[in-house]
Amino acid sequence: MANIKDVAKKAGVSISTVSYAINNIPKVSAETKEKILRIAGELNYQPNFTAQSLKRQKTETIGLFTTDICSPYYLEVTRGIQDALIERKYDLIIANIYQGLRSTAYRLLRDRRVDGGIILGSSDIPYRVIEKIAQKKVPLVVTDRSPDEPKQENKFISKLLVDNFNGAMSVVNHLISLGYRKIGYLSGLRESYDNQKRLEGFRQALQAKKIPFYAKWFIEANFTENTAYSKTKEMIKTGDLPEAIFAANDEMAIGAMHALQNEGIKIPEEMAIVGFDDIHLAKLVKPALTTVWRDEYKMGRIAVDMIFDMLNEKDHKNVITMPTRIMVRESCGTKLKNKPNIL
Amino acid sequence: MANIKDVAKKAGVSISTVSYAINNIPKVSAETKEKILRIAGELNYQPNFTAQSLKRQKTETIGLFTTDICSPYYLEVTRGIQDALIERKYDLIIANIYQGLRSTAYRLLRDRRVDGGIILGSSDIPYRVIEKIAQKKVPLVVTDRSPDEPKQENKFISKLLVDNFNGAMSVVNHLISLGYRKIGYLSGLRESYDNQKRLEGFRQALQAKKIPFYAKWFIEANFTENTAYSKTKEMIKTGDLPEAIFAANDEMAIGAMHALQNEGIKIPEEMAIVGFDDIHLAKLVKPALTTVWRDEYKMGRIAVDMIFDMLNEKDHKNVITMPTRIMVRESCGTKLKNKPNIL
DNA sequence: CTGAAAGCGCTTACAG
DNA sequence: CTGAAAGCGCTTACAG
Repeated sequence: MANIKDVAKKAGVSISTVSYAINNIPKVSAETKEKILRIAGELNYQPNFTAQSLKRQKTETIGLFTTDICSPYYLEVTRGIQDALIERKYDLIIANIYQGLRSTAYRLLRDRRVDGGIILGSSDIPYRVIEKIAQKKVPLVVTDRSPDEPKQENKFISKLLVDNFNGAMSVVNHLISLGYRKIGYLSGLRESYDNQKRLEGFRQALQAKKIPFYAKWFIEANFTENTAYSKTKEMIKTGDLPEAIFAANDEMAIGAMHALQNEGIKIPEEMAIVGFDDIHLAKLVKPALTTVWRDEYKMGRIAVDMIFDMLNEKDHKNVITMPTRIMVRESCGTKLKNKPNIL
Repeated sequence: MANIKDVAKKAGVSISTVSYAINNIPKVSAETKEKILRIAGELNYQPNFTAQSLKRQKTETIGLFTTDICSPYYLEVTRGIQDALIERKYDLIIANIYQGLRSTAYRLLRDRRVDGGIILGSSDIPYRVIEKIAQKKVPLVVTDRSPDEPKQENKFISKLLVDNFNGAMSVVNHLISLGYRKIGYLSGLRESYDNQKRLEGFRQALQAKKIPFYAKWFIEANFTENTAYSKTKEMIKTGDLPEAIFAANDEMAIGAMHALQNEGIKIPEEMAIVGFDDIHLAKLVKPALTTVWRDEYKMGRIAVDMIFDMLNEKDHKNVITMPTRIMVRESCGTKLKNKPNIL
């Protein structure tokens, strides 16, 4: 591998001059530059990135971190991030942040191998870990975090949230308007801010209509399809079922749907289901899932803007909340000719 | 940010000694070491990774590269890679290889920011790009590439293939055994090795049974759901349909299913569909998709083994081909009480 | 057991 | 316009 010295030697100049030529710094005469560039080409020379970033103290790459890089979540967010980064000629790398301080993400951030990080679904990462990273002045955008944590704001942490409360309200209200009264809640991770707010929206919608909240149909799960599947199976075994279920995310809604369908329970005829997130799968499953949408692609772009605002130490919003919209499809029973059995 | 000098100064030793202590090199007395470690802790010192890798000439991270990081493909491959890498205490980062020499992946590889790369679905990357990378002695594992390219093997390129031919044969034979005779082929990217071999298997299966290959039902697409959807719509408009379709991958099979179902054509009653890959979605769609499975998780682990074999310059297999298995579900009509309409 | 020094491959302020 | 030199933050062969 040719390095800057090889080029300098062959061109008969100093390494400084090579560096200036390569980096287009207008100090070098046209002919010298041309010669250097030609020789660099011949030698297939590429500046060593590691050495450059050691010197420049930046990498021009942004990290996208999730707890499970294999999860089908947030595809559109990723796409938005990617497009925004390409425009700025920055690189995007994705890594795992599972297990906090032992994760690749943490090492990438700690070692400044990225100039900034976007952490999707950070609920299982203690805030002190987030802060420890931000200490290094590597800007971070996090989702699924309370906007009130911590008390004093940190210049290197921005929060990108979703209007969980109103999203949940709207979809549960829709269920109520269809006539459902016995509604279960399929819960995500207890520590998740998103989950907490969705639960609040759920309870608020019930309360406003004086509909009881049934603790027996509060099913505790963790946002995954598998756990939702088995927890729903357990519920089915009790023989005591609600008329509808609001799942705190689509993956769980789909897990529950399969559990019910496996047991011969028809959706939406015998049980309505709604979710949250509007993942790609939501429109593909049968029946298509009624859920809550937000503009993920835009979220991705906003996340990148937030990173660069912090990088440039511009004044900026520290917290942005995305609005939501209900997507009515089939799983809620809205399109049934004979309205839900409970009517 | 504390660096090695800060620690050395505060501990009253040289930076060499700090380095030895931190890296557990048994040259330092127990008490000196303890003191250094304590002070490093107090100062929250972390060795600078960039500097380390500049010196050590390795990064202990492996890159996983795909054309579309937002694609739901290969989730299990990713999981296999990740698990294998965790065992070896290596980091995994994912990046885009879209647009060859302009991609993040290429820069990561060129700059040796990763010690090795796994390229999934490399069919649209010219071989010279692959070789250019391999020149740098960064080992590469590629999929979806002809084993015969190039003539002489490269010590830093290994190929991980799938037995496309037999996989396609088996699923098309299954269609034939159910009585279908007019079978269409929904094609992936023409340049894709996987696609070529699947097409060969398809043709071979027909030929063996003296069943004609209908050029009019050869639908050219590109492995994506969207294109398959619109191409299938076009075919439907002609009013001249086959009895069954073999899609070169599951995403396209699903795209075609939706196009057909949207037009009121029942699957499998009026048209059978089979795919290839057995992605997660395949069992979730209705009807569940009959397809061809291979052990993706194992592929991921094998890919990592191949990387390390090259890294350690061990003797090893240059090409590994994964066996396949047919997964019979519902979309092929095998479970119909009244067998397909053509019988 | 400890340290001074070279070097990894660059960038850049400074001098000429 | 060009170059010598310092320095980014480490590791490691060598000397003591």
